[in-house]
Amino acid sequence: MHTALAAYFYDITDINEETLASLTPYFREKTIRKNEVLLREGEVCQSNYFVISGCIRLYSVNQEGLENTRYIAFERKFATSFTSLITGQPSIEYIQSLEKSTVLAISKEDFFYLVEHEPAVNKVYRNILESAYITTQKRIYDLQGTDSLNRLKLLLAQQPQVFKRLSNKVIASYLGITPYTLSRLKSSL
Amino acid sequence: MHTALAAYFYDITDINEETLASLTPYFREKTIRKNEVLLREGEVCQSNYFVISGCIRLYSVNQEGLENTRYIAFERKFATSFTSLITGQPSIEYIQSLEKSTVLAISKEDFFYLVEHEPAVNKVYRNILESAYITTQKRIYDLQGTDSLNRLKLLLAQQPQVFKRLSNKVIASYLGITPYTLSRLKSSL
DNA sequence: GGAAAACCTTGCCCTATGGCAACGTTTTGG
DNA sequence: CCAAAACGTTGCCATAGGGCAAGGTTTTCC
Repeated sequence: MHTALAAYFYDITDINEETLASLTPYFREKTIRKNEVLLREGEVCQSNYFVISGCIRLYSVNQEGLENTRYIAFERKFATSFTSLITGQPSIEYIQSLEKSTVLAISKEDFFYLVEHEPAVNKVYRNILESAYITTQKRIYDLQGTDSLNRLKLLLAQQPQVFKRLSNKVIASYLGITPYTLSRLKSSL
Repeated sequence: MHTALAAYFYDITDINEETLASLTPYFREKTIRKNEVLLREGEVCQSNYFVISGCIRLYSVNQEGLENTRYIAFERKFATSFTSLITGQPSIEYIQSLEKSTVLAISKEDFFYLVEHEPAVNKVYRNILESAYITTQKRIYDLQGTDSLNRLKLLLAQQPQVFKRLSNKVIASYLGITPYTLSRLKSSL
C-alpha cells in the first residue's frame, strides 16, 4: 500500500499490518492532468479518491453559469461527491483536479463493502464524515455571518498554501465572491 | 423505549427487539420550555438529543451580535452540536428549543460507547453523519450560489411547515438575511 | 387582563458586492 | 516559440441587501 495511505490508516485506526496489506488491492493509483474533470454534474459518482499529490476540488455551476467551490482536498485527504456516492443519485457537483495530481481510487462498491465488513475502514469513514461535519459547520457560519474581507483574512491565516497554489478565480469561487471583488479586496489588505 | 425512537431504529437498522430494549435505559426523557437554551457558546456539549415533539435549533451569534441559524430539527430527528461532542472543545454554537418540546437525551459518553460497541448505534450515527453531509452540501451551494429570494422560495417549497411554526426572525436567521429583508421579500412574492 | 416587551412592516438612505469594459499579463498548447 | 486563450486588475455604474426609525400588532408574563 502507498505509504501516505498507510500512514493515514495508522493515524486514525489501530489496524494491523496484515489487514492493511489486504486492503491494498482495492486502491488503484491514477495520474490526473491539471484541470481534468473526474466527475460531471448529472453523472453518478463511482469512486472515492485519496490524494497522494496535487489537489482536487468539488464545485457546482449555478443557474447563471457561475462556479461555486465547496471543498478543496490537498495531499492526504479523501475527496469525492459523497452525496452522490451515498444516494446513488446523479451528482449536482463536479470533481476536478487543480494541479497535476496522483490519487488512489477505490470503487464505491468496494468502499461501502469495506465500511460494513472491515472495522478500520468503518472508522476511517466515520472520521471522514466527522471531519466534513466540523469543516462544513464552520463554513456555513462563515458564509452566513462574516463579510468577504473577513472570510479572505481567515483563509489567508488558516490556509496560506491556497494562495500559492491556486488561481484567484478558484479562490474567489471558494470564498463565494467574484474574481473582481477578490482582486479589490486583496489590494485593500 | 419511546415508540418514535424505536421506529427510527427499525427504519435505519436491522436491530432486534432485545437489543433495542437494552438501549432504552441510555435515553432520558426531558421536557423543555419554549426558547429554553440547552447549550451555550463556550460550553462543552454533553448530550445528543432526539426530538419527540417540538423543535430545536443550532445557531451562533456573530461579531455584530446577529444570530445565524445553521440547522432546525423537527420531530424524529437527532440534533446536537456534533462538533463539540466529537472534539470535546467548547461549542461555537447554541442549542435552543423553538417550541415547547420533548426530547430523549443520551450522554456523549454513552453515545460514543454505543457507537463503538453496538452495531445498530454505529449505523444510526453513520446515518446521521451522512444525512448531515447531504444537507450541508446543498446548503453551502445555496448560500454561495443563490440569491435570497430563491432561497426563500426553495424553503417555502421544501419545508412549508417552517413558516407555520417559526417566527420570521428565526426563518431570516436561517436564510442568512435580516428580518427586514425577509419581510420585504415575502411581500414581493 | 393589561403593561411591557418582542415582533413585523415599510419608508428612506447607505454599503458591499456584482457586472461590464478595457487593457496588460500569464499560461497553454500546437 | 509564438499565437490564442485565459487570467488579473481597475474604473465606472448598477443592484441586492443592510440598518435606522417609526408605527402598528402580537406575545409574554406578572
